[in-house]
Amino acid sequence: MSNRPAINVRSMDLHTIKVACSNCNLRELCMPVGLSGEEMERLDDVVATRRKVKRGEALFHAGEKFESLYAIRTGFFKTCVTTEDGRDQVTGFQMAGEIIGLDGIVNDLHSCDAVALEDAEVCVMPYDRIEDLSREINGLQRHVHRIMSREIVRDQGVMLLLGSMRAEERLAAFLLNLVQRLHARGFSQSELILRMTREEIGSYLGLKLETVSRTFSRFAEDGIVEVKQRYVRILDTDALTRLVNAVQPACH
Amino acid sequence: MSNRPAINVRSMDLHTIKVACSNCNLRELCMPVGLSGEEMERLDDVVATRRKVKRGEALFHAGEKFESLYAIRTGFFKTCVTTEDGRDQVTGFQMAGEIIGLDGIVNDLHSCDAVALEDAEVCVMPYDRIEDLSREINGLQRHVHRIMSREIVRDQGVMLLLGSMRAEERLAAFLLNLVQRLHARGFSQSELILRMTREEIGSYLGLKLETVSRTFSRFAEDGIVEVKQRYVRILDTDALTRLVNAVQPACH
DNA sequence: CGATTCCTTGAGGATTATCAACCAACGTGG
DNA sequence: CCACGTTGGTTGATAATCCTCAAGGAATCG
Repeated sequence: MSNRPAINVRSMDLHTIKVACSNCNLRELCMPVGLSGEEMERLDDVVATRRKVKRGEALFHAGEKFESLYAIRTGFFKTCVTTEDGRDQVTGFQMAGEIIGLDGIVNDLHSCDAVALEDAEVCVMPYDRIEDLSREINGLQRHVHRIMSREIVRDQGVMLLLGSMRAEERLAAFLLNLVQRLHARGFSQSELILRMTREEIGSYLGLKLETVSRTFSRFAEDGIVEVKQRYVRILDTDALTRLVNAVQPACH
Repeated sequence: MSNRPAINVRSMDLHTIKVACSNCNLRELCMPVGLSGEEMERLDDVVATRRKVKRGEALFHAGEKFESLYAIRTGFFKTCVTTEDGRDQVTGFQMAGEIIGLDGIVNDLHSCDAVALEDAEVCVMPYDRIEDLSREINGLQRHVHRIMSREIVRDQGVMLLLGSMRAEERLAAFLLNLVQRLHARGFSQSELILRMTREEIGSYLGLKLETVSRTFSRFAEDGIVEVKQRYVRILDTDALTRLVNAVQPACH
């Protein structure tokens, strides 16, 4: 690995082929969006290492020094802030192609935990190198800004959810958001396996786990979904949409 | 104004002196943080125009094309997302030195309204120019990233508040946050004039205005604050801190 | 296969929302 | 300058939603 030829590496090293952004099937969702072939190869050099995270383990903890952003290759994460008295608030769920760690930039410290909800693998992107490269590649700069802005807009949506929606509306919004993101990754629009517990869903939605469970049951009674533990099949997307639409930001 | 000499402008034009970041008393809080004198002058060229916004008017609306970030010079803003059925969720309150408009970057459209709660003036920073300049000035690049990251961390805090705090805790957190930010701007640590209505506070905190009002009254009964309409005097900061501390993110 | 974790459901209680009335402050125009 | 309309704030009574406590059962993991 250490003394491989400097050019045309990718065609000579099968392992490296797998690692490169240019060959990653997530490239349309992930960091390299909008980059040319040559630019993507430069990004490949930045995304040097990978890291596996076992289910239940943390990719990083609040308070740890911030050094890298992470692109999720496989697996599923939650981010959460833990309070001094032990409550903990899930601030988001992340899946393949999404970027975590942006919270660390302000203070050079992570401000939340990122925990794998299933065995996962992430691409490690040292932040210094991302900074350097995004000064040279306009498309990367734009994309980094967009990713951060997207996170801000997503957070606005969560505030709306937490601030002004009732339990049913929250769960409907949550389910629709999940399937929509899964669908963008080639999964079903109507079936999904929840990677998180009722308690984690509840924490994210500002509800207790019992309320989440009851709301699932009510949806099932009403024929809106079929629920068997972690398995969820959406039978009536429109019904969920109706619940949510009323409170969704007006599209101008 | 149009045919002034190209060099040494600032020393020749009193109006321009007032406009420059380099002479702004907010420069330690605002966009130019950490820039050298020369770098700041280059930023001055970007921050070309100002805009006054009257109380009640919007700096921008959700759905409008995104073109600039705005630095608040004077005045006080709220940002809010309006839902299709007319509910609206206040997502934040912004004061002098803070930057608004970051939500617009993802889709080149603003995703929320920014409304002045008192007569205000902002510095208009065309986003294209900020992008260009931050490729050349490392300190500016870092700072832009930090501002966005700070917003993300702030949002995490709001989620924690909305997701797991009770009315008293929410209002305590809100008050402490406000005075702390005002104090950083040279105002009192214990006295403040609220720029927003009970309804706007309630929207931000996920409470109804009556609940906000009642909670203020309870704080007043308990001798924690003195409240007379928009005027608030904090009598017992520790009591507020105790209410909030338990649920604040653990500092590692 | 046993132990643990996770999920469901019920009963009762707490917090916050809703509805309503009244009061205070502010600003405008006569 | 005062009257009046409007907006904003307070407080009470009642209702709805969600939480808490509790117990039983299902699924999962080592």
